Amino acid sequence: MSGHHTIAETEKAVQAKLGAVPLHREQMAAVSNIHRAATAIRQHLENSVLRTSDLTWTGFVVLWVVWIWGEMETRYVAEEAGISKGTLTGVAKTLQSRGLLERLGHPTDGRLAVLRLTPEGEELMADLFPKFNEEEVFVSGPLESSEAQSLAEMLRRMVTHLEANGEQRRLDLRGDTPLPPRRSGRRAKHG
Amino acid sequence: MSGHHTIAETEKAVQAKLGAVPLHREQMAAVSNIHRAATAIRQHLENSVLRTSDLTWTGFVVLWVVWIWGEMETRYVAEEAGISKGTLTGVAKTLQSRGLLERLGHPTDGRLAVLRLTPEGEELMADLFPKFNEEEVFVSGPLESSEAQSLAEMLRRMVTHLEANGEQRRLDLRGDTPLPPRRSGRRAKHG
DNA sequence: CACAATACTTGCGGTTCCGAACTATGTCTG
DNA sequence: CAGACATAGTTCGGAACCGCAAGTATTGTG
Repeated sequence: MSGHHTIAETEKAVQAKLGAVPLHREQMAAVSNIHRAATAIRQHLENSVLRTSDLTWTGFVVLWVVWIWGEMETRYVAEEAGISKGTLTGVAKTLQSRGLLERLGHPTDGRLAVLRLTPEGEELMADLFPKFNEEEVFVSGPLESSEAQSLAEMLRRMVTHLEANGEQRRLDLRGDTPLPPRRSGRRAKHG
Repeated sequence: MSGHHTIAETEKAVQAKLGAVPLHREQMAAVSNIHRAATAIRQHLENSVLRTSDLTWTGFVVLWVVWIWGEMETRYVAEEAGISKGTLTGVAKTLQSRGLLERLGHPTDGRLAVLRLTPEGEELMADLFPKFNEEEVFVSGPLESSEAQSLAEMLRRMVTHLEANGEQRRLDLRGDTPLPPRRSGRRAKHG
């Protein structure tokens, strides 16, 4: 499990490779460590608490979001879970088939769909969440309480910043050249 | 793009839902914000710099790892990129088909394969990386230089901790009950 | 009532992803 | 040196995933 190279070694190799290139090391280290940490943590959680309930990461996140907020419209669930609506349709279907989630029509607006946990889903989350939280404590082991707070707060600022300014930034970046189409994806029907 | 709920609102909802349950909020906020930030940052980078070269996140990470380290055995590439070796086989195939990556056999040990960038791959990375780094600066905008350092350092500690102790922790957690098989995955040929 | 806007689903084409089974190669040991 | 074991990589099954286009249904609006 332990890597061939530690993060420190990687950062040194980057220094060697990019010694001549002007670049912003601190921000690079911060961003790449966010992803390293996210991957490592996710893998740990999947292979400890989630695996025993045969839940995928995404499945769990969706359940968690709905659990926290109670009934929730699907579009918001997708957004909170960080996945697309199309993906949510499939994931929700899987969770429904396991009897953990149910979908309801909206009483007044017929276009909306609302997700809610079934009693089984509630029970599962009530059982699972404490275990999940225990592992969050474990992975945060090397942080002081005040450090964990400060970490969370810095990340919160980054997310808020991206939510507020990311769209505009991307627009500015690509100027007037439209986004190139993806290599994959459905084609226009005809021409 | 901006969410229906801010992180602060979510944390409040959690408080309401879990008011009675004893839990460790700071660690929970830290961990969940790591994933929120990772998702938001990844989406921003995919839709700005990566999209224009039709690279996926994982494809880019693999190229990046090989670029930094030069020739590298596939098992280490997978580990550094945070993906399984099975996944790497497919990703490498894709990158090879685009002429960005090449694979070489190991001269003395016939089991090993080594990855290396093609000249086109080198060129692409030399062009792409500065742009990528610019966006890393953008997403880190709300952090002071010292904060970015401290953020990176805390995350580094978490990763190191998981690399050192994660395996044992998972073993302890599941005791003598073996890991249940995944719902998906290859089945034994016969019985 | 025509028409636009909204919300979700479906389907497509491609990628990614895991992990167990499988293949090939290397190494150890009696 | 043969058989056992170990290691590296590939294949494969099932699922997740995106972005987009198109389809369905519903709601809002002039």
